Parts: sequence; structure tokens; C-alpha cells
Amino acid sequence: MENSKTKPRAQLDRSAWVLAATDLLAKEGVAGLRVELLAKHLKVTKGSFYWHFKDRSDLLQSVLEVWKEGRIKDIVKQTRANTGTELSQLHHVIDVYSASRSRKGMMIELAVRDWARRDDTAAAVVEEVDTWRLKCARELFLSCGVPMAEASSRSMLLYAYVFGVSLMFCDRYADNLNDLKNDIAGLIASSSNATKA
Amino acid sequence: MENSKTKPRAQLDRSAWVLAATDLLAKEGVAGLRVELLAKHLKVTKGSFYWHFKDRSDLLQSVLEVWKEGRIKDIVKQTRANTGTELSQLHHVIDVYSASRSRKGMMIELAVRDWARRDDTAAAVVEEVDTWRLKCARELFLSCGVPMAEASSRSMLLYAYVFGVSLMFCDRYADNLNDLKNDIAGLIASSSNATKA
DNA sequence: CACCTTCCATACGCTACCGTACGGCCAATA
DNA sequence: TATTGGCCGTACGGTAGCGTATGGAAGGTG
Repeated sequence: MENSKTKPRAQLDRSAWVLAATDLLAKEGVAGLRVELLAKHLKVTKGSFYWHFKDRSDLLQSVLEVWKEGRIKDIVKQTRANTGTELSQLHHVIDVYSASRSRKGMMIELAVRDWARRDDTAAAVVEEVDTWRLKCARELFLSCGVPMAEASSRSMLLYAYVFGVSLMFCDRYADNLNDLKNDIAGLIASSSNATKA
Repeated sequence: MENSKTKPRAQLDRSAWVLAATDLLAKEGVAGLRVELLAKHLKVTKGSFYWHFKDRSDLLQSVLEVWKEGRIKDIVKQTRANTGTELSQLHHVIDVYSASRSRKGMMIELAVRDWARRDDTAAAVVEEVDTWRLKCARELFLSCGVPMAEASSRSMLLYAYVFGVSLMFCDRYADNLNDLKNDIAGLIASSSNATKA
């Protein structure tokens, strides 16, 4: 019989560790993702950790892998547009990836990207995820009738904006932050060549 | 007589430490900014460090302060536009702050912003710098004839894009990266209401 | 020359962390 | 019930980093 999750003494497996590690990564960054601290969060000792993982970098590798798969699955789901609704789908993507929407997801995203600035493995993962996202967004723009070059530019602008705005503390500027974000979404998505939003 | 900088045995002062610390910050992030490592880079021991600084956080505080002053001075310099050239001035700002232009400056910027995600002091500094930058950019847009709300939106978009694109590894995507960046700059700066670019 | 101030080196204790060795608990199975 | 293997606790050595204490070199000043 499988482990019932009602059991107080649930055994930990790799995925539980990776999940908790991702949480800690979001809060503290890669440098703060330490195995003994993580073990304390999971109410066990590192003896458990070194049973499931060869070493710390083994965990980090798994965190990256799981994050990559999740992000790729997510982006294809979010950009699967029904014909004729591509424009609203674009706004949906901007909205979903907007910082305040899923704060935790964005914290992970930023931690991974900062990680990637100094680690080639993480950089490769980020690059792969970006490639998927840019590809999906570009196709949405193309479906809206935007020409190829502009579709590429707007896709890049879209994601650069989404990540960049989460690096700013814009929560403290505008009284009407939602209006401002809607305006910006309009600037990114509304094309001069395609259907007027 | 003051210390001549030609002396091989130049005494270190606070600013020399802060300068080197900023370099290390750019490379390794806040977590990697350690005093003994920094001392090794400066070919001295930490005995010197603790003469000039009370502790590590004293150094970090100074790094933040110096960075803030430098960024504020820089932004008012970069956005001081002659009448009639505001639009080209906007493109200039985008170009200057673009990632590949001043790689080192952007690495510092990203390190500080990641730092600010977990430190309130750093967050306050970043917020102050952002306020200045947004204000200066907004005024440029206003000078171009863009209405107030749109000027705010475009300013936010501008900086979010600039920081965000430096988080992406776009060097590996486009064969014609410059064209793509120019296109994006056009999207940000060219307004539907103001003078056509 | 004697003396003081400035700046740095050395040595120390302390903590946090990594990875390993090994022993113990518990459930499943024969 | 006896045994086995999966999972975890404990203890250890080793490293890196922080901050302190203290001594020493170099240069200015009386």
C-alpha cells in the first residue's frame, strides 16, 4: 500500500525535497538554499537528505529540472488559444505572468534567473524556457496578424517587461496600479498593424 | 601632504573598499560579498577592513549609498534634453541602459535589485532610484507631447524592459539582435499621439 | 630621539555549513 | 519470529566566514 498522506510519519522522497527546496529558493535565493536549513524546515536531519541525494548540487540539478518542465508545460497551456481569441489570449498571458498575480511563482522565477547569471547549467535551463515562451508568444502575435519581425520584437518586449516589472517596487508608485498595468499591456499587445484592441 | 596615488604602498580608504566591494557584488551577488574574500582581492587582510568599517553591514550600507548617489546623478545627466530633441533623448536613454552597452553597470544593477528583494534597506534605495528615473523619463515623454497617463505607462515599460531584457539571454536568439532592440525601442518610445519617430 | 597616530598583520574563538560513517528504527517478508 | 532493506538520527572532521584582540610598521610631530 502506498503511503497515506494522513500518516504523520510520512516518508520523504525526492520530490518532497525538491518541492521544499524550491520554496526555500524563492525566499532566500540559491545561496540561501542550504541542506541543513532545508532539513530543518522538513523536520528531519540531513541524514535523510544524503540518502535521497548524492550531494547539494544533485538537489539543485533536480530543482532546475522540475522547474523547467513545469514552466514549459505551463506556457503551452496558457498560450493555447482558440481561433479568434488570440488577442485576448495575449492579454491573458501578460496578466497571468504579471508580478502580483502569482507572487510565489515570480519569486522562484527571479531566483532562478539570478542563479543563472552565475551558473551555466541554470543559464541553459532558463534559455530553454525562454525559447519556448518566446516561440509561443510569437505565434500568438502572428495569429493576430502581426508581421514576423514585429512579432519577435513584441514577444521579447512582453517577457522583458514581465520580469523587469517584478524587479521594481511599483506597488508603491501608482494609486491606480491596475490601470497602469492595463495601459502597459495595451502598449505591448495592441499592434499598429493588427486588430485594434 | 596627501597620499600620492603613485605610491606603491597606497593606503586604503573607505571609498577604495566600497569600489572593490561593488565590483565583487556585481560578480558574486550580495551573498558572495564576503569581507575576507574582498580583502584578498585588495591584497590585504581583514585587519584593514575592520579598521575602516565597523562590520560587514557597514560596508554594505556604504555600497548602497554610493550606488544610489551615482545612479541619481547619472539619470539626471542622461535625461537632460535640449528642447526639440526629447525623442532622440529617449532613444538615447534606452540605448545607454540597454544590457550590452554597459555590462558591468547592469550586473551591479541586477545584483542590487536581487539584494533588495530580501533586504528592506536595499529595497528603499532601489525605490528611490526608480522614482528618480521614472520621473525623468516621464518628463521626457511629456515633452514629446504624450499625455500624462501614457507617459507614466511608457516610463514604467521602459525601465521594466531594460531590466528584464538583461535577465534574458537574448544574445543567443537573434542573429540581428541590434535590429530587434531597435524595434523594441521604437515600440516603447514611438507614441501614437506624439511625433512619429 | 621619544612619542603618538594611522593603518595593517596575525592569531584566536565562534558559528554555519558540507559531506561521511555508522548505528538504529520500522515495515515488509519469509 | 527472525531477517532484510529503506529511511533517518547522531557524531565526526573539515572548511569558510565573522568579529575581536593585540602587536607591529611607518610616518608625522614635539
